[in-house]
Amino acid sequence: MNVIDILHECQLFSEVHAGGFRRLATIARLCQFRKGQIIFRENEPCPGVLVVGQGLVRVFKTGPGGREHVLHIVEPGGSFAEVAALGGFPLPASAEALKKTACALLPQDRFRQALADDHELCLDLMTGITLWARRLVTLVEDIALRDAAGRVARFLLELSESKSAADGSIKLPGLKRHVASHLNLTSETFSRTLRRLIDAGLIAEIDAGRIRLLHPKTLRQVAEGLFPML
Amino acid sequence: MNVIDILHECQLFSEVHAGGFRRLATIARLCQFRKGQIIFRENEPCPGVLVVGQGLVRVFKTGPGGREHVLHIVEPGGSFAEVAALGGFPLPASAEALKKTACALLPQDRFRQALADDHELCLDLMTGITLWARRLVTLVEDIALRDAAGRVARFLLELSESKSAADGSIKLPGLKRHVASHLNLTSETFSRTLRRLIDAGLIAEIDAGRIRLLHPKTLRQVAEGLFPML
DNA sequence: CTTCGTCCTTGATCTGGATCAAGCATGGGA
DNA sequence: TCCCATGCTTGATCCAGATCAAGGACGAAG
Repeated sequence: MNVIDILHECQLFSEVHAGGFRRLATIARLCQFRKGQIIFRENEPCPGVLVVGQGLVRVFKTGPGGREHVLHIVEPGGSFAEVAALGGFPLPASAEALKKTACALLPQDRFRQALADDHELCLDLMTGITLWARRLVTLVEDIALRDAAGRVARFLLELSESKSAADGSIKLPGLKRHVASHLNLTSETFSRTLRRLIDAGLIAEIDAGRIRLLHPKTLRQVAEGLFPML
Repeated sequence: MNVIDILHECQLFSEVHAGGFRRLATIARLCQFRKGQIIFRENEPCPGVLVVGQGLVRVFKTGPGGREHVLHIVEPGGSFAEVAALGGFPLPASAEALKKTACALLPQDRFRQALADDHELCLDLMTGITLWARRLVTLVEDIALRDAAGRVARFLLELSESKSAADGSIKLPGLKRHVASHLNLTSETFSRTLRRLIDAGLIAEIDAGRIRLLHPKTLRQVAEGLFPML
């Protein structure tokens, strides 16, 4: 797998015109990380934009007392550190490879130079960034406004919209523990919440980490906060 | 107060070069809102970028069951709805004027056209957007990783860095209830937390809504989660 | 096959902050 | 001047979810 293939699969660059794309391809470097390797730590200077080609990456913030919160679980086709690269400030979070991972790195200085030279590229990436900001607003909404069942339900529905397999089942990205942290839950509460949804007949766990949504319509109501009254 | 003055005071546009600025000034319209008026509601199409000249605006998300969360309290010089305007999607949140408020509106279509025409303007705004994304990450960190005392302490420290008056005191933006909601607390808990900080001798409330930080160093430790052991 | 190390589940208990419920203070309007 | 509305504080109680504590399932290493 080479950097060209990786960039082709990346949503962030999917709208970039051919000339800009070629330029990005020339500045990209391939980076490999082994399972469990820390890719970078928060507060370090930003190395540039990273695009995942293979593997899985967890982006997380560490808070007082060593507590961690998973901001984003990045699958192939996704990217991370874009915001710090564009803004030119230190990394706001840390990243760890959860599997053997291959990424394309667009080094910060040459990436920003490309943006400064190419107006069209700049416009294309602007929308990519706004989408990312939107995800964050959704995350805040989730954490602040929904209870555990609502957060899990919304997460499952969102996954199924973007990544459902041929049989309609979905696969949780990474460990349950990390999904739980992304939703600001402990793994115990996440486990119990899945059980409640299974007992209510709304979902089924095919096998470890594979879930089928049996009743998406009701699940949508749960996401809107109506679970207690079922 | 006219739109030129408003745009001059705005951080988002502070780095924009003269030519781009003039163009923005020609497309801007002045909008007035009375106290309590809803400026827009979430899911509506985005009218464009709004820049506050006078008054105070509360940007909030409404969740299941009518619960609200304040994403941002915008003072003169600040802007809102930028992200939806740039991305061209429906508004992710609602906005309400908390006082009699004057804003400059840069209508969405002409604003985006200006960006498409002016590369330099595009670059200047890119960094503005990334700063906004950074604030959101901080908000997530706060809500997910800190307890009530930690959130309040960090909020006060942040305010004092950006807006402390001559005598070192700071003024809470808007009602305490809204500040509480921004920190994902009830007003009762916010009130009790301020009391605890006052009793511990870390802050003093000069008069309604004006606070002086007496011991910023210790306050910083509270923000890092060390309050319980005091 | 056995052992060890993860990860997940389930049960019991605890607790921070929400909720419910009074007061109290301020301030604008008749 | 006296209301009454609005916002803040404080106290009492409650509860969702965290924490603590045991297993159980599975895979990798020997």
